[in-house]
Amino acid sequence: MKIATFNVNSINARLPRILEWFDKATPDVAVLQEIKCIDEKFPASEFEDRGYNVAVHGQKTYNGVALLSKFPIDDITRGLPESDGDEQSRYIEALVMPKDADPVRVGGIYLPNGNPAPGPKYDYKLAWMKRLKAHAQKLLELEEAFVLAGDYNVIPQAEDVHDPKAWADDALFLPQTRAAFREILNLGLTDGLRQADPHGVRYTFWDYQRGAWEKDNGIRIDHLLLSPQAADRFITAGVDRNERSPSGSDVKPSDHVPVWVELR
DNA sequence: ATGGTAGAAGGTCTA
Repeated sequence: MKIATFNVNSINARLPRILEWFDKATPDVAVLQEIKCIDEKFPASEFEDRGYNVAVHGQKTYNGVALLSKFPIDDITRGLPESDGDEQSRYIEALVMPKDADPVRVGGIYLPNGNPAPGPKYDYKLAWMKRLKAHAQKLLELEEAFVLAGDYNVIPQAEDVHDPKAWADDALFLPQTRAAFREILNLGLTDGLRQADPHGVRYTFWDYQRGAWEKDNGIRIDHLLLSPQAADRFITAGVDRNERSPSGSDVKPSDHVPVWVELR
């Protein structure tokens, strides 16, 4: 089964080319970030027409996440259970039940950007990461296959950024951010893309500004983290880099591209 | 040091 994550930077501004990608890539499960709309404005029927079950955790103007699955879903959770008071829509989770394989729990993550750092936004980011770690710990105790996929807003290593020096003071690359990410990873999770391509340059985001795409000034911040039971079922992973280029759909691309993993 | 781009909302913030 193919599980994808895609920060779409507004679902409605980009719907034709997002649907084009769905028709081409045909993920079994997809988590979307920055849908930038309330639940009622999410174009659910477009996805239902394509055979997806739809779960949305929307928000006006900012953030907003969704989970789409060709297989039945259950146990839908909106927001991290560990962060009751959080008003920002940044997490959605569901148990995905394929017909011919064991279930996989999928969490869709839109981790706070955290800039400028230091400051209250950075504190919020670190607190959010702490809650995500606690949640991952809880899920690990269940000893089941799960994938935590999304826009982590974390550049894990120097090889994941075109110019590490230029990003040294950025909330996405600060040592404290990377340490918090490692803490989650070191609970025993597997970075899906790194598993497929241990040392490759695999950017997933290019800024709209300064011709970042044309110069390939990218960063790798969209990740799929696999539980041990999911890692056992790992086949391959990839980045749909072509989605960053203009396409026939006449609509501008997101600044992120889809990243996906295939499990048995 | 600044402003460069994009989106939603709406006369500004977030990324």
